[in-house]
Amino acid sequence: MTIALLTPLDCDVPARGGLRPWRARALENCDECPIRSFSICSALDRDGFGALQAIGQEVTFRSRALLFMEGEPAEAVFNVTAGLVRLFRLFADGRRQVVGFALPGDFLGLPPDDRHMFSADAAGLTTACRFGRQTFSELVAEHPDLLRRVHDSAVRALDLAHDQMMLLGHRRAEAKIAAFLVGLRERWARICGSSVLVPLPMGRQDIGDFLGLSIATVSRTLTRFARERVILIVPSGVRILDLARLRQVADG
Amino acid sequence: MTIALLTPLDCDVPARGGLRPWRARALENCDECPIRSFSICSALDRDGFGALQAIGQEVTFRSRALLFMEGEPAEAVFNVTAGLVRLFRLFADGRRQVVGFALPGDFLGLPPDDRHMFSADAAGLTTACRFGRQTFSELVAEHPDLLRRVHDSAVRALDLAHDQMMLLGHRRAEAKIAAFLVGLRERWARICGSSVLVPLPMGRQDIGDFLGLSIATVSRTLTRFARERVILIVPSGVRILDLARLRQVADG
DNA sequence: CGTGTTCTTGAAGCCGTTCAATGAAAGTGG
DNA sequence: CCACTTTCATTGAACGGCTTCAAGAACACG
Repeated sequence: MTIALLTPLDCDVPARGGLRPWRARALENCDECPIRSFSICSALDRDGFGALQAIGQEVTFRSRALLFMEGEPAEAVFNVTAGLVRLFRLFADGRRQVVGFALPGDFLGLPPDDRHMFSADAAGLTTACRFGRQTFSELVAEHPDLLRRVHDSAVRALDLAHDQMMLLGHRRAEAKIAAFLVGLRERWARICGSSVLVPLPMGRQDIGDFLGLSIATVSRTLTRFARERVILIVPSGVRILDLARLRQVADG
Repeated sequence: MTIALLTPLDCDVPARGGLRPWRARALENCDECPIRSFSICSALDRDGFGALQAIGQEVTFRSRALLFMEGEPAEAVFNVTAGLVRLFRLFADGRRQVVGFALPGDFLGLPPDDRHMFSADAAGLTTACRFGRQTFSELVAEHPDLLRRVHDSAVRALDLAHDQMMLLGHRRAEAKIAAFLVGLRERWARICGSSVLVPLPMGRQDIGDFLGLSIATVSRTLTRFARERVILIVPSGVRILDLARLRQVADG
């Protein structure tokens, strides 16, 4: 079995509706996407890799398939290798707060008290590398560097969460959307190389639940950006026409 | 030298203006506050403690004194032992987003890239245990459990950040304030034992910057809660009169 | 082709902000 | 100890951005 973490990243984020004519354009920069450099695996030496191969398992998730649920015992950790994962919490009244999106290379799991602290499901076809928690812990015991890497991953997530808190607390709708697009573009760029095409496998509702906006406002704001020629709305994504302007609005 | 981490926690959070007649009441449950149980030090065996004693240093901060600044090289890590620390980021236009408050027992520092990811300053008289980064790293190398503890601390911070995102994104002002008070009460309770008196060493502006509200709304909402006999506003804090009701408002 | 879901767009209403004035408390220097 | 200054908290009035409600359009899927 090939370990997903070692294979080149498949950046082909599928459109919600399946293949489309313009899809080839969206993926122009994604031919070569070595994931190893930013995955936790690079902390492992050759022996570590061998151990990882023995316990890692490539799994595929269809759209909306749950990786795990909040409160559930954490029996495994994941390293996303392709697609996009929604991380969210549910309110008592059924509404959601999307706390983040996990892109290829991102690490999920390993809560301190063995219970997942949020739910995660796939937004579109997604693959991940799954590690049994017990065996992963044993591997960590043998490779202290790995824990440091996982910790760094958590701190980076905390940093992103802080960015998000700045957005949620003190920005108006247009700045939220603009910052969201710019930020997502940069995250994709780190994976697939820089591109003005930003895939949005998640729906408008997801974006709204992430930014603390109603779906109406998300749609309206995107439409206005498109009218002002800042972006171009394409199926399952946007093409950024005026990045400088978008940054300006985001910092606004 | 006495190591602050080993001494009983002084829960005497000073009022911004110094001593006051009602202060004794506010601290009724704080006579005995052993901090060791929830500090990172409990991960260390006796030898580890010895090492910690050699490198730890008790430091005191006056109100508004900076522990460190965002972007600054991280030369030390801190374990708060008394008082309260504001964690914040600055916008380009000078406004702040308070990303959290560190209470006694909380761990600060150890970013992945050796640069602080937010600023931290004292809200009122605060003491902390300071560790040089280099020596702390060496200690971590000798005590793998310690890193796991630090990691857990980061994950807990991430969890709090997610809670905060839920508040910021999908709650109205009264729910934000109510949840803030309930949450802070529980954090104090873990330190000082349960009490209906919630010290608020930070100012209204800090609370507003934390919850994404204007200072006017913070003040108005607190006043309304007081009018409705849910809380009682006392200098540098509030006394919770109807906790059940407060929880109800917090949950929406 | 029909059905269900997602996205767009309009209109009305409300919550929170902004601006501004007043009041209260703390810090300072005489 | 008192007057002055500064900072912080409270409260009012008006404005505005976002939500809610609702209807229609576009799209996916059987």
